[in-house]
Amino acid sequence: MSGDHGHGGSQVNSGSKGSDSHKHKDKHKDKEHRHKDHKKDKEREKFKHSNSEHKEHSEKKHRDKDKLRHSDGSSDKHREKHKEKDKDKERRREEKIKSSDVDKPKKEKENGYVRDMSPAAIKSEPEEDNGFYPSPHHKNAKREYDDEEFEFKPKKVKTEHDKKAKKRKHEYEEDEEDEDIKPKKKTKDKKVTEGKKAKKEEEEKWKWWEEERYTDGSKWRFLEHKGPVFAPPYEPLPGNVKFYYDGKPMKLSAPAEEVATFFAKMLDHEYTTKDIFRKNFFKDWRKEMTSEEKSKITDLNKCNFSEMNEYFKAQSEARKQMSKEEKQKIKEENERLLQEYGFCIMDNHKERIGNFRIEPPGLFRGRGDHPKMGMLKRRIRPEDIIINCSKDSKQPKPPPGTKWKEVRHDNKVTWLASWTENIQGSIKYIMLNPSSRIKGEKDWQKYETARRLKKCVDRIRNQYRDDWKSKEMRIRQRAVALYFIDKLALRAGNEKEEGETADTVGCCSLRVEHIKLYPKMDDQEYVVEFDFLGKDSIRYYNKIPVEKRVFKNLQLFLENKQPEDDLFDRLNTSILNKHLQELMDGLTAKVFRTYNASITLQQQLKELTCPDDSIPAKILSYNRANRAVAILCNHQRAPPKTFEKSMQNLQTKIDEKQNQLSAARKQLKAAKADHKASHDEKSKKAVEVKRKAVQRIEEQLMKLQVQATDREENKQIALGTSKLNYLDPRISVAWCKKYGIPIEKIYNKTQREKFAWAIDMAEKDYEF
DNA sequence: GTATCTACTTAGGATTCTTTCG
DNA sequence: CGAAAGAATCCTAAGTAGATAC
Repeated sequence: MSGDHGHGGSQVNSGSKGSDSHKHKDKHKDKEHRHKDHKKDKEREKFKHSNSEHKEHSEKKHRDKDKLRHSDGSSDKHREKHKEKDKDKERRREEKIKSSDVDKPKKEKENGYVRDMSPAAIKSEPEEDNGFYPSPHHKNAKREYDDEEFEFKPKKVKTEHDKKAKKRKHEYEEDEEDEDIKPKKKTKDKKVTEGKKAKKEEEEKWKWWEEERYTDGSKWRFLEHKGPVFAPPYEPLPGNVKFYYDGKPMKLSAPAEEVATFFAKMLDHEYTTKDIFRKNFFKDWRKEMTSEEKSKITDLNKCNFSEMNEYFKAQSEARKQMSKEEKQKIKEENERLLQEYGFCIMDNHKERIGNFRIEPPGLFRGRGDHPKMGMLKRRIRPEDIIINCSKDSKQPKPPPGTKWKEVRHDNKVTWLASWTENIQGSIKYIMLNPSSRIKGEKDWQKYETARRLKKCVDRIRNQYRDDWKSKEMRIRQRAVALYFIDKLALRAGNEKEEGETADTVGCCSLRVEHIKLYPKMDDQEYVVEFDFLGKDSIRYYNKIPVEKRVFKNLQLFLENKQPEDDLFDRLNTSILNKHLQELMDGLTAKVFRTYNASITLQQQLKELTCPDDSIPAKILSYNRANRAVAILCNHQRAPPKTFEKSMQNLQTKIDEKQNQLSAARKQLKAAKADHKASHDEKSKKAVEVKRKAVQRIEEQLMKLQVQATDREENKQIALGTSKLNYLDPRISVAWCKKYGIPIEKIYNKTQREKFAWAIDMAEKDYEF
């Protein structure tokens, strides 16, 4: 064990933050390090849904200056308290678990199982509104899964013997399966001798979506796994690879050397030129040094890692050059690891784990202007890991000579293992793959919630428009914020701890400096210009005309404020979500993003798809619809490094094609002249042939040009995120069915696995 | 009401694998 | 066939949001 000294057990808050006692809402930061460098500057058109115009009325102003600000000099977070707190926490958790009915015998039917309908699970009475969904989720009852109740097919409780009704598949799902199942098979023929009531059950394809869901808030009955895979131990550098300090070679102790290699590996990365990164790295590196090293190495600028850097480059080059057999071997080893650790058994089914490897140690790479970039991410040991599994499972064994931090049996959560990370002190989890039942159900549910929003969005929109006129400042702020969230698909914008993360915002945390108001701009009135860094420090830039009333409200909110003050000083996400919850059961700010994304896709597909188009043309339309959503959601990417070049290549092809074309045209002309002169059949034919050639080349050229446009449009837009997280897959599936597009043209294998439920259940007439 | 903790979704970039091109 | 381009997958950071503590 090389890398990790000293950080003992209770790392809940050990080290790091010194920021503790200015927690109040006041935001006086030095503007200094506030996103100077917006890396992405392209303006983007926005998609708006049409809002019916409301008449303007004269505006009565409300003044509300007394903000919520105050300082409280919070003293309650002293470290001494932590131990007690921890104990307390533990006690509470234990109680919680106990009270859950994990162990209640009643639901375990010795052979297969039936999901429980415990008292807590009994559905509550249907509710007002459209009467469409049954249960308001009672505050104290766990959220139940019954949202989508009425959308579901009749449920059957399947036991796993139930050999699936494969036959019910629709044609192209069949296709899909054919080509899909093979790769799968190979990972499949392991016998699962699950300890439980299991049997071989190589579930051909388990249709969890046809089964009952838990309604008592529990996530599983049985859970067994082998624990995580740890990062390989540090391998010291060979003796001939040296580190130089101040020009002289210096042998480092193993711990110091390991951390040095983290830096050395990143030498080519821009990170290592950043001051904060270097500062943080150096500070943490010194912690790993022996006292001797510490006294010698005092200046990072005198450190020369280039030999180490060369070594690693050579290594990766060598890896590439390995022979087929060697590569094969590595592949097999990985496969073995995957088979052993990559799956778990949850409720009688073998499910793929999403991330069964523990994150290796390294240097923290925050995004944007992250104050902690370069800090050392320490090595995670078994002693840091909490294992979660069911009591009656075979517990995972820690590596020889080690212990888990804890083994618990909490079926109210979905994770298999967790640890506390040392940079932010947050908890990391090992969870299942998106194709798993537990993720899939949740995903499905998400879209059902969004569909419920569709049914009442008009009402909600009317309401917030009304609220723009409220006497109460907080209501107006809430209403304007909600308008932005709805219209612009902004994120909610939770507060963040200052100085702990990059300075980014969402709707509720927008500051005065992030918007500009233009009563008139060109031919438009009441234009708001947004310019801020959102999640992942991606810039959001947009100019958008808003309704007069919104504009007036914004002016009001801005009065007497400094640039660094909150725009919505009377609002936060918790207030907003509480309000939304009252408007619709299960409604939160993020549902608007899902809803607007999905509805936009559906509507764009309707608009853009020409039934007579060829398949590639239809797919182009699909991508355009997808792109509309990505633009709405501001999903950007850095233009690929090779972008310019690949564009050039394409352009070259286009040029060639153009030359071909003019050549062909010339020939056509010549042929025509020839024909005119001779008027014979032969020359007439020649003309036709040439004409055809020209036409064909024109088409090819067109295609290339479309491709170029498409690629250019996609330069800094990422389609994947919306496809994976915001677009109800049933819309895409239905579209494919309707137009006879093979589903693989839209979803790759992984995506098909994730969306198996949608592929199985959506028909061509599916409406979001 | 506010701060903190926890669990889980969403996100872009890095890395690896596969296909295409010369 | 090898390199380059492109697609898929991996990785893990950075959000949201609910629960709980204070």
